[in-house]
Amino acid sequence: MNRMLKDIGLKATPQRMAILDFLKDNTSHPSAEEIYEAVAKRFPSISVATVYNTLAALKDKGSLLELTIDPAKKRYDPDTRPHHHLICLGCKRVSDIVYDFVLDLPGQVAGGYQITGNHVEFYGICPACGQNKDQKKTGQEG
Amino acid sequence: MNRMLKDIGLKATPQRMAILDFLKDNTSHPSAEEIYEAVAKRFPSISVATVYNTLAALKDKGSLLELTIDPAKKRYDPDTRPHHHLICLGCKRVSDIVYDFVLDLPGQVAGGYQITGNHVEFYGICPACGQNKDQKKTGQEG
DNA sequence: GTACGTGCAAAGGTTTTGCATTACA
DNA sequence: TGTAATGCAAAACCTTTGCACGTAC
Repeated sequence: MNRMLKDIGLKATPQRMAILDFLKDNTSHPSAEEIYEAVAKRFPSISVATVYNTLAALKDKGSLLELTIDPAKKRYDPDTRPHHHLICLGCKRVSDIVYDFVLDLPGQVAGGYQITGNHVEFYGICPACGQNKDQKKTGQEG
Repeated sequence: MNRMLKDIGLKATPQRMAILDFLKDNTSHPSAEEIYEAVAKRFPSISVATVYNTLAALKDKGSLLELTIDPAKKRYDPDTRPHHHLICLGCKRVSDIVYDFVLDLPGQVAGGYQITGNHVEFYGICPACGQNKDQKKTGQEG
């Protein structure tokens, strides 16, 4: 943690190390508040401002992805490798999809844009919600 | 407009017709505030609450998509047919991509989810921003 | 020692809500 | 006429910001 922070040009404070520690190998795509709650358990004096500051700094350095997949709030993903997401329309759980898709746009369709990346969101019902038959909407932009 | 609203089970009020009129064939993916500003020009007495109520009602009826592609606010898309989006990392403009991709997930990758839909976001630089050389970040979740 | 980071509280932006009034059907 | 919709204002969220104090390097 200590080294990682210095490597990307940030000072290694205990608060930042606690945040990184919580995010390491975390695949739950937590929100800022969830990160704050979790870190505050072991570090009660930490403030939300510090959490937001740290998340912004990590994102700036390319060490954290800010996911825009939840209409209510931003979610964060410490896995910065290109990958996609699967969102349960029932419980809103977000799972990682590590699978390569061919997503080439014909020049005509790209409309003169210089394409630099992509991200696929899949919508569905997770096994747990499928059993509960709590299914609601389906389709795009759940 | 009048008929369309009744068809989906909503009362045809002038406010709603003005909102629908603005959204019809609109491909700018406007935010609630942009819709409010536009409609208020011709209908000064309309309130933001009515705009939000109407957008929620239309979304509920499946006649409007709520896009979660802008971290700052929700954007709306009157085109409810499945399609994808191309986002300019420079000016944040959102363009429609009408192109069919094969996005089948092997059962193993889908992890027991029942997949019901998908949505692809492409990131890039639009022609206008490319000329201005204002390019900033690239990649996922711009 | 100095620049950077922290914590608190206040403020900003978006969206929701309560409630009295209005108007569609 | 009855139910649904409107409009206003207040409030609820999430996130950002200003500033004095603290601390990593």
